[in-house]
Amino acid sequence: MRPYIGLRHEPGQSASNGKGTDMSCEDEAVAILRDSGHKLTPQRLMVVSALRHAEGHVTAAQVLEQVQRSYPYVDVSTVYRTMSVLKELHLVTETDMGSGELAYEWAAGEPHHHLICRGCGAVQQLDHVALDRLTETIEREHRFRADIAHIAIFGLCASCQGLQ
Amino acid sequence: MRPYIGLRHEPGQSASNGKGTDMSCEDEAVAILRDSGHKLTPQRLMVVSALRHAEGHVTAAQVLEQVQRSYPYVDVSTVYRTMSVLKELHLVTETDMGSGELAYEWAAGEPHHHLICRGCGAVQQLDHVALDRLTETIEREHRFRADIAHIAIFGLCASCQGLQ
DNA sequence: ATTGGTGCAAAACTTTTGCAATTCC
DNA sequence: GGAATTGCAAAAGTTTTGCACCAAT
Repeated sequence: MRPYIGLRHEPGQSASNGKGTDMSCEDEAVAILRDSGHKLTPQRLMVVSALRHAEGHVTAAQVLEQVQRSYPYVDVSTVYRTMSVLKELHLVTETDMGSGELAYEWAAGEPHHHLICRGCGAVQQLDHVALDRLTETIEREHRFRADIAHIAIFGLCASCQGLQ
Repeated sequence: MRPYIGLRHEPGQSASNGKGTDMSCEDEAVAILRDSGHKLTPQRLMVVSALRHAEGHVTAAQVLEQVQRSYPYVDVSTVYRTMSVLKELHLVTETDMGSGELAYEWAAGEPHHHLICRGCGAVQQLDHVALDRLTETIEREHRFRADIAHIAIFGLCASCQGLQ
C-alpha cells in the first residue's frame, strides 16, 4: 500500500454543520464498525468521511473522487465493498434514483425522501412525516414494515408542469 | 428476417382474464402504435403480447424469453427499443425494483404499487388509493405532480419480521 | 499470527449504439 | 421507394469477483 497522505475536505465542508459537533457522527460510525468486528482502515474512514460531509445522496464514483483527493490509490471496488459493509450496519442507504447509478446517503438524521423530476432531473426532499400515515396504513393492512428511508418518487416539478 | 412461426401463449394465458375481452387491450395498443406513426412489426406485437399476458412486472430478459418461444431470432436490443417506444406512448411503465434489472409492466388497469421485501424478495401490490392522500399533500406543498405509477416501497414482509 | 481488507485486473451484468440488410407503409 | 426497424456485434456503463499482497487486531 502506498503512503497515506491524510484527510482533506473542501472548504466549508470540514467545519461543523450547525446540527451537532463534526466528529460525533464519524465517531459513532467508527464505534459501530469496530464493535461489529470490522477493521478500521484509512480507506473506510475516508469513505465514511466523504459520505458524512456530502450533502444528500452521492454516487460511488463521487465518493471515490472525494476520497482520491486525499489518497489517490483507492480503488472503486473498495468503495463498493465499504458501501456494502455500511449498508449492512444501516449507516448508509442505497437508492436507485433512475440515473443508472445507485445513490448512497449517510443515514444519520431524520429520514427523508426524494421527489425526482423526470423532466429536468431536479431533486426535492420530502419530509418523512408526510409518509407517516401511509406507513401506518401499510403496516396495518399488509403487515409490511415499510423501510421509509428508501423511497424515491418520480414525477414532474412545478416548472416542468408549466406552472410559471 | 427468418420465417415467422406465429404467436403462442402459455396455457391459461391465452383466454380472457375475466376483466375484459382478451384482444381489446392489444387492439388498443396496436391502434396507439399505428396512430403515433410507428410501424407494426411482428416483434413489437410479440413484445406487447408478452407484456399484456404477464402478471405484473417483468424484466426485459423475461419478455425476450417469452417472445423467443414464438420466434427465436428476436434480439434483446429489439426488446429494449420496443420498451422505449411503449414507454413514450405510456403503454408500459418502467420501475427499478432493486434487482439490478429494470422492471416493465403493462400500464392498463388501475395504477398500483409494489411492496418489496428486502428479506425474501416477495412483492405485494399496494392499491393506489392508499397513496391518494400523500399525492395530494405533495401536490399542495411541493407543487410536484407525483407519477404514482412508479413507486416501489422496500421493507420487510410479515414473515421476514418474524410475525409467524 | 491470523483474519480480514486492499488494489489491481478481469469478469459479469444490463443496457445502448453503429451499421448493413430487411421490412413495413 | 423511402423511412423505419431489425439482428448482429460491439461498446458502454456500473457493479462484482478472483487473487496475491498487505495491514489491522
